[in-house]
Amino acid sequence: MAGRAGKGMVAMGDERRMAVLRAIVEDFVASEEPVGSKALVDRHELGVSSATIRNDMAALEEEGYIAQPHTSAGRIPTDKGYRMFVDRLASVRPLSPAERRAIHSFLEEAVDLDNVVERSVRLLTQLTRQVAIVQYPSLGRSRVRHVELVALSPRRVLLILIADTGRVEQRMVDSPSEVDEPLLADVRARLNTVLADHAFADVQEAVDGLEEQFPEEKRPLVAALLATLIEAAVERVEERVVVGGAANLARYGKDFPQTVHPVLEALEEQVVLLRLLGEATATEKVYVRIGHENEFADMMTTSVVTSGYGPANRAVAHLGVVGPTRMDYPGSMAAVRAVARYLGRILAEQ
Amino acid sequence: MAGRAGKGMVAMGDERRMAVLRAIVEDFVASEEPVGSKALVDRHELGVSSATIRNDMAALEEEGYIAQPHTSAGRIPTDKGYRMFVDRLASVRPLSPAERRAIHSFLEEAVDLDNVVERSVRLLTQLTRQVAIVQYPSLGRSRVRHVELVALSPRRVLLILIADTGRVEQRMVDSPSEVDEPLLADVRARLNTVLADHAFADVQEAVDGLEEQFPEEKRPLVAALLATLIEAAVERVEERVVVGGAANLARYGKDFPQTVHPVLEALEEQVVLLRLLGEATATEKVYVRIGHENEFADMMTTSVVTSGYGPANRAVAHLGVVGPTRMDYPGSMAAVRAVARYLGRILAEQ
DNA sequence: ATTGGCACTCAGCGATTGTGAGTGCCAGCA
DNA sequence: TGCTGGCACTCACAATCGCTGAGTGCCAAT
Repeated sequence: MAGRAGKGMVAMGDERRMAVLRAIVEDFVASEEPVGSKALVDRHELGVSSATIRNDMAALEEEGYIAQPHTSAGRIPTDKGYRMFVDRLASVRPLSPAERRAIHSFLEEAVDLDNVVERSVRLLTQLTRQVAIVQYPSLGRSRVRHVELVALSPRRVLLILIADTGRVEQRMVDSPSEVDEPLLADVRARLNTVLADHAFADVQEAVDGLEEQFPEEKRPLVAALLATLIEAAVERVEERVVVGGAANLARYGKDFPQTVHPVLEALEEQVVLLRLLGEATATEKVYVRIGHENEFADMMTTSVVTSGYGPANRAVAHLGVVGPTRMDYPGSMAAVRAVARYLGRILAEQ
Repeated sequence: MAGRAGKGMVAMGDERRMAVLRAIVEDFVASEEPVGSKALVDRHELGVSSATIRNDMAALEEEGYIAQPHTSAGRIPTDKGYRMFVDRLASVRPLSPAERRAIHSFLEEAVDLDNVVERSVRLLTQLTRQVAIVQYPSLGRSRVRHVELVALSPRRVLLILIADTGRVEQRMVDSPSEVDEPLLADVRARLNTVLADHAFADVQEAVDGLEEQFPEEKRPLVAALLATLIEAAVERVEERVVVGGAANLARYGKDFPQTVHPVLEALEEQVVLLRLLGEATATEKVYVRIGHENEFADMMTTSVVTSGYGPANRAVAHLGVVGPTRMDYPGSMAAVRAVARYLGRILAEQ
């Protein structure tokens, strides 16, 4: 009640114009049709006539917040209009306690990281009815929990890297010589001593000089192991991303092929996905990129809502949803934030 | 030349009708438009007039191989028509040596199983321009190569299962007591002795009685490990499937939303995917399911081309492509067969 | 600053018509 | 018996037209 400052007092102009913009965004998102002045005064209690609204609309159009598809049609928000809506006008709709509980228990049931990620994607698609993207915890931001070496055959060793975030990477290593089990045990022990709790990024330095600790004739195998280790942990770190809910793109609109095809195509490219998710390093904060704010030409008609996530506010990866610019921002932001938060807690428990 | 048996000799009727059917399928697949009698005689050297073709077409329609979208339109093949085409009329177009080499080298570059599967999907989508599905080697048809137990924390053990097909499964095991490293080593050694080269399906029997070999006070941990092992290897075997090329669905046609949405949705369901890939156990053989032959209502407008794959003719999983019934069957079949074959070879090398 | 009134615009819809691709049938021919 | 040219017929699709109504911008009045 305190916020209702000036009902009919002063400087109303700007305030109401923004209320009109908000109303336009909300109605357009709901109906997917251009909204006219008449419809606005009917559906929202703005306390003025449609003519007044028309004046406001003309002003809003002048400032670039809304546009007309054609002369005798209502207005639709521009990207700039959505931006204003997201930054200033939208109140974040909190999820219901029931929803929160559902999220929590659904994620709790997961048995391993793959499962957690898969379930997160599912949650996001169902909560937002949009395309969801979840990145696996980045190795670059994880720490080494354990290194395992397994001799699979006389000339083959499997290198297994386990991160504190639950990620498990494996690489085959072709051994230059017959595998020597005691040596393997020795290497394993030293690696674990040296690497325990080190960041993946520091693996290279941490193992520096390790090779020289072994007698000359053992070094080829040690070198091969270290090379693969460094490649997996530092040089060619494999980012993994999972996409789900592509079916939701089919609810796009009428102009299908042109709009959806490039988007679907983009969503198959790991690189694109990672850049879409962005570079944000904070958890808790939710980022929104609207239409043309996006760096990819194919994504000009879509908006992206993302957030970092990780244990204890340490963002180790990102997740988000992709949908048409005409989307329910408050709802999507709430869902993304909630899933990111619970996902972080799950990781913290690991 | 030898095959051209009866140019104007005897029993031509049926033979030419089938040639007409083949021509209709080929033209329709190429143009996506109903094909008329005139167009047929122009584009194919059938040696007869369009009127004759019309008679043949009437007969083919009578027999249910082709249909007319509406009276004054050309004909399109029915599912039955495609079936005949696939079974009798199509010559399998072999891939070019260049294509074969490309497949081989692209798969060779893969570093681990994940990578191999991912690359296979990519190959299939690019070769066929359709949606590709590749199943990971099924654990139920794999053998145990190695079991690893890693103590990650005082009360947590990571169980790692490595299959001869390259699959690696991991499960967390919460230990009922402080983890005892020598015990772990003992369990690991016995498990590997007992399980080596056993089929996953036989794991349960193979470890039968193992628990009793340990002193009473050690048994809780052993029991927990065995329970998780059995669950992962036998009871809740996780099938994994990767889908790619969904963007290709966007090239479907004009009647988008109705057709594509359900298909996209179906492709997000693991269960559906696995049933689509089918139960075939032979490698080498390529299966085709056309339109209504499919068991899912949502898939009535699509065809599925699948094959088993695996090392040395032992099918350990399936792969395939999904596309509109109007698809290039010879090409798709050739691609599926080729990728399955090379994939099998790669697995054999593992 | 707001409002009612009014003239104006124009996308979308339905009805109408013309065109052409394609068909089925038939009588004549090899 | 099988093939062919000819012909009348059908009907989807495209183009054209007029109408309607939602929505606008502007203005004079309050």
